[in-house]
Amino acid sequence: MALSHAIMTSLIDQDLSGYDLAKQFDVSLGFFWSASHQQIYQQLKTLTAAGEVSVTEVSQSGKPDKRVYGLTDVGREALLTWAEKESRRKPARDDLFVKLYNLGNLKPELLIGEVEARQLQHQQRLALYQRIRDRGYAKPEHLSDRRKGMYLALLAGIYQEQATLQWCKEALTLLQSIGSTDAPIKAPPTEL
Amino acid sequence: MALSHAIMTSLIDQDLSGYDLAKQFDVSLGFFWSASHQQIYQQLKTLTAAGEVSVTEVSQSGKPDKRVYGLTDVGREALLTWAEKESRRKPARDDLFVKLYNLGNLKPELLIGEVEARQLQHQQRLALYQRIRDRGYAKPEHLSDRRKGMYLALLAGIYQEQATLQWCKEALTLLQSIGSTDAPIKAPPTEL
DNA sequence: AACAAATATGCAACTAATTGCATAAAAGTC
DNA sequence: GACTTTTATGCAATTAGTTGCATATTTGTT
Repeated sequence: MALSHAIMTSLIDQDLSGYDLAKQFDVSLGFFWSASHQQIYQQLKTLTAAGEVSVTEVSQSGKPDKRVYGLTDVGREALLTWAEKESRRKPARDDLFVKLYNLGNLKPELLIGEVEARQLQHQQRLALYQRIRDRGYAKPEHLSDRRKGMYLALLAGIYQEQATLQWCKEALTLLQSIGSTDAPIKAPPTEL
Repeated sequence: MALSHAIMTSLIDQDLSGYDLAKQFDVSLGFFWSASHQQIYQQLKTLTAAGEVSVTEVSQSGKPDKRVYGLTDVGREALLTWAEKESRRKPARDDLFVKLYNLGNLKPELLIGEVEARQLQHQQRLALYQRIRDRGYAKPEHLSDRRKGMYLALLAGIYQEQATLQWCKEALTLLQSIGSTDAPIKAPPTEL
């Protein structure tokens, strides 16, 4: 399972509680490997049982106690072993495209709305990525190796968002050129 | 569950056996919503129980018998209802990027190899998409609505692949500029 | 004083997806 | 004749992920 490795990756150079891990996921690694807090807590239990992370109970004044996790040597070892294995491309699964295959039976307005919603999401995400880049990755050649890796992930995100936005724009043009006809009818069989 | 809707989408204008569905997924809808044959067979059972698809046993000479599935009116209805609901963006999960976060503790050659492998995959995929486009989607404005939708999905694929390839190129340049140093050392804590 | 939000962790039930088999018949190949 | 590939369908077990809920404290807001 790769979530465990994502968690361990977040613990490489800092100890974190489950709560903090979840928060960090939301603003960094989670862009590339998302996880909910439930998943994280469950995985932390498994990792602890396997001895790949260690726990320390920390009493806090003013806040509930927390359990802070740190990477053990076993964990670091496991992380390296995992990184050396060839990773495979994740199968794509995006239901927007499944819906597009249904365009013949849908009102185009419906898809237009969906694409516009996506467009907004991707604009916001791109802006966020660019903000992060400007703040901490302006001169990639001068970064540490670790941060070079993080920069490359960020750059991939930027390219993806830009490509998607370019597509949204073109998709909207084509979808709008259909528009207006209100009652969609069944088309004859076709193949890709 | 969206797999059921992907299957129903494949059955909109043709009846298919589980086997044929699986094959078709590999060359069309599966680019955007992938599924293994086990998943498809399981889902077909569920869909049949729900009355959304119907089955006909077909005896064949020269080949094993097969069970051909068709969309029922209930199924068509369910498909439309589903399409009208807002779809959400799938959470990203790509372990290549998790590995990049580990760059500080890995030999750069390792990631270089991975990125090169990806690059090849994406080149092949892009070539396939472009072949499909040239063969059947040369003049998008003149297509039926149904095929316009399929074209837009294909176009999204093309844009994604191009963006990824652009990234691979740039990533390799940066990774190669690190190269050579053989024993990676631990870097001080950083944040995104 | 009441209420919402942030901090902090977790269970239970369920759905979805993967992995590893197993079977069986026909067609093609060496 | 033995072997592989293609066609065709499925089970069982496991792992991964989602959804909905439950709990408890503190801090800030109205």
